[in-house]
Amino acid sequence: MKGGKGISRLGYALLGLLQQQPSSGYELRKIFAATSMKTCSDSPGAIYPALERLERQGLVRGTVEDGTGLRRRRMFRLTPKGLSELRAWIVRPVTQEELVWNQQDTLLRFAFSEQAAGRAAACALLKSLEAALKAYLPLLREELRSLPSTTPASGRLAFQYGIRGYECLRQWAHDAIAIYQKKGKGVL
Amino acid sequence: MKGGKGISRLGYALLGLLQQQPSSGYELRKIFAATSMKTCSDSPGAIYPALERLERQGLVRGTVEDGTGLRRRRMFRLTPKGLSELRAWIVRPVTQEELVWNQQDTLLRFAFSEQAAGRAAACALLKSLEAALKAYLPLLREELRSLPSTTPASGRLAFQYGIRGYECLRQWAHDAIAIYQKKGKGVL
DNA sequence: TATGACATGTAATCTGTTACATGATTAG
DNA sequence: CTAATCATGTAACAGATTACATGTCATA
Repeated sequence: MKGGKGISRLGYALLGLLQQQPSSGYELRKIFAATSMKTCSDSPGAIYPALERLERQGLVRGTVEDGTGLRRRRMFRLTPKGLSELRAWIVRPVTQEELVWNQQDTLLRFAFSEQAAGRAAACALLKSLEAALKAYLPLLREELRSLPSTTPASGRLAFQYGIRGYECLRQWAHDAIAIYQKKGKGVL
Repeated sequence: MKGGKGISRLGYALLGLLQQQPSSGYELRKIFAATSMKTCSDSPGAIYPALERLERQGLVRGTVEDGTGLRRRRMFRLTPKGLSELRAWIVRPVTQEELVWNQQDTLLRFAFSEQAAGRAAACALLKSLEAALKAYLPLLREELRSLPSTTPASGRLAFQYGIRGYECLRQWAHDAIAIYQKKGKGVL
């Protein structure tokens, strides 16, 4: 029971992919295996049980499909409840907690945001991310300053990278917002 | 059995902290709780069992200490075997696998590298990281180019952030190497 | 007929999360 | 006396990893 209602990152990733198109467990595995930006594992021992959990929760529905002649395969589809669960996850504001522990979730949410919840939601998520970073970065800088003087150089440098990474994320969010706003004007 | 020999990230973090100074479980928890750059949880349900595992493996030794009058507390110390295990972990070359799945480990290894394995090891680790990134980044850029045209803008942007993050890491590694080499000359 | 891709699953094990339990000491 | 802090632990559960098991179909 990590995210809000007992759905793991993998669970949400599956919901997101199924929102894009109905797929079999095998196809979903292939997607995770093929992409370099891996946030989740492609192991059957993770995916099939995760799909079962989602089905028990009524978020996806699997229908057996055995006309093709191959071994029977189950195509999974998002249910309306699954879609609203996915949307609720996407539109959650970005918290400092998430920045520290689950940054990957934020990016995954954003990746699905446009298709599953629309451009406005995508843009709102970016703004929420930017705001969270704006509040968090000063705290990190302060913590760097007050690091004990005994801290070895490598420890200090590692901390500095942490800060740089968040700055990079902030810059990206800023650029992405600009893109959305420009595009928004053009398209509307 | 994730890292080489059945030690989790938390396990290595504990070894690294104990190398800096012998501590009780409670003190270790406080360190995890206080630092904003959290890579590990500070929950007792994670730390005490992890310390027990390390003790069973002969990597740390806990000695009860109850002169202070408070409830007895166990001070943990790194054993020679623990130190060599820590060093072996630190000097492992950075692989593409690690870049994708366990970036945090790389940074954690580096944070401990100087105290536990010396400046030369710290510098070698940075160079290994730089080399891994140099090989990996072109693959990511290629993958971005060949993303299906149906990919929504938010998916594309999320992927771009992934690349930016690695570029940032590379820049940081580059700068850090420069610092080590300058300092090396001054101190030697 | 043997291999490899397709396709789904299970079991053992490990680790972490959450929540609770215990108990001593100090400050108010 | 009560609350907070110090300090250690346990038990239930969730989720992932690894390795294995099963079975179909195409092709070489």
